[in-house]
Amino acid sequence: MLERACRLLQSYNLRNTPQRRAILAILIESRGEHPDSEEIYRRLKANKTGKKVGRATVYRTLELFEKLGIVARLTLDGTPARYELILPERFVHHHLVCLKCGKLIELDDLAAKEFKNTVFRRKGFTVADKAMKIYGYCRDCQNAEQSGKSTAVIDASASIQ
Amino acid sequence: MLERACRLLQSYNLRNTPQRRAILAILIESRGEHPDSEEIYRRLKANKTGKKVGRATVYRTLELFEKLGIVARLTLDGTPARYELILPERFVHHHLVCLKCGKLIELDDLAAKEFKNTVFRRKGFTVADKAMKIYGYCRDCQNAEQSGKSTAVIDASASIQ
DNA sequence: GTTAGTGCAAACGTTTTGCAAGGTA
DNA sequence: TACCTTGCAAAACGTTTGCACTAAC
Repeated sequence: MLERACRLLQSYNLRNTPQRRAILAILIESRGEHPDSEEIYRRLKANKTGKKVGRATVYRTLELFEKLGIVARLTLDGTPARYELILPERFVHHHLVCLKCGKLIELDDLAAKEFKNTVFRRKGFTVADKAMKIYGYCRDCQNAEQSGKSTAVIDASASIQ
Repeated sequence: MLERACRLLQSYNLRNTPQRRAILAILIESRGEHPDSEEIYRRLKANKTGKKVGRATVYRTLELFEKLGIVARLTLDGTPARYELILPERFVHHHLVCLKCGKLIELDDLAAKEFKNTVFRRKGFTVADKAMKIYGYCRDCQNAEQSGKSTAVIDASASIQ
């Protein structure tokens, strides 16, 4: 992973700086957690051994990594963007996003493939490999959601006020 | 639609103000366009016959309508939220979101149903009726996307600089 | 008259940008 | 040496909030 990134940087005359290495290291060690920019920044600061890193650099680096195809940016509603490594061996990253707890669950490609074909057939729309996000409720939150469903209108009135 | 909204407001002791009526009217006349808050605000200002409406009121009204189930809020990446009426007769609103031109295409429920079942079977994840968003490339943008696909890395280097 | 709703402006949190200083190749 | 990259601070952006005023019921 690290070597792959180094090669990519080199091939574009981009510099292999300690900041970029540190951010990549955090992305590697937090695989599956989908940290946001603030979380990455926090971890950089916690890491006393490394150089000082500014918030702007975090954003600029993540943007760069995204362009290089090293990192995927995930956005969910109005919340801060979250980032994850793109693993070369498993290119497709569909996500199930829990509307209650915000958890991201990765969906295997197989289930998606058939659906993508259907969408293409019906609408001429090509589903992007890395960008499919499905909103709903995860197993853990499901009971709560179902009991809340029938009282949705009452919930609305409760939150007004 | 208007009557339905009036009844909803009444039933919660919420007031039927000219601002709320104006915003609802815009949502009705812009069906299928998915305007964002700024676009709604702009149309309100353009409408000289109506009262003056502040930005905050637009946000507060849209939030209220969302809670009442009149309006659905759509968020796409880092772009401003977009809004659409929820039509009672067609409750489900899956969207195909074009990553290139930003167009939203509504996906009929049938194609989605089967996929939802698969997801539930495999992951115990319940896909929310109103919140499924599928990213990809619409028919119109597709040729451009395909020719760009193979040169993705070059594109990245081009936008660096 | 009561209370919900409004406009304004200021605050908010995330992200982007300008710029001079610093570090990599 | 060249110029990419950084940190800082300030700005930008969409959105939310506090408050005194207004208007619906």
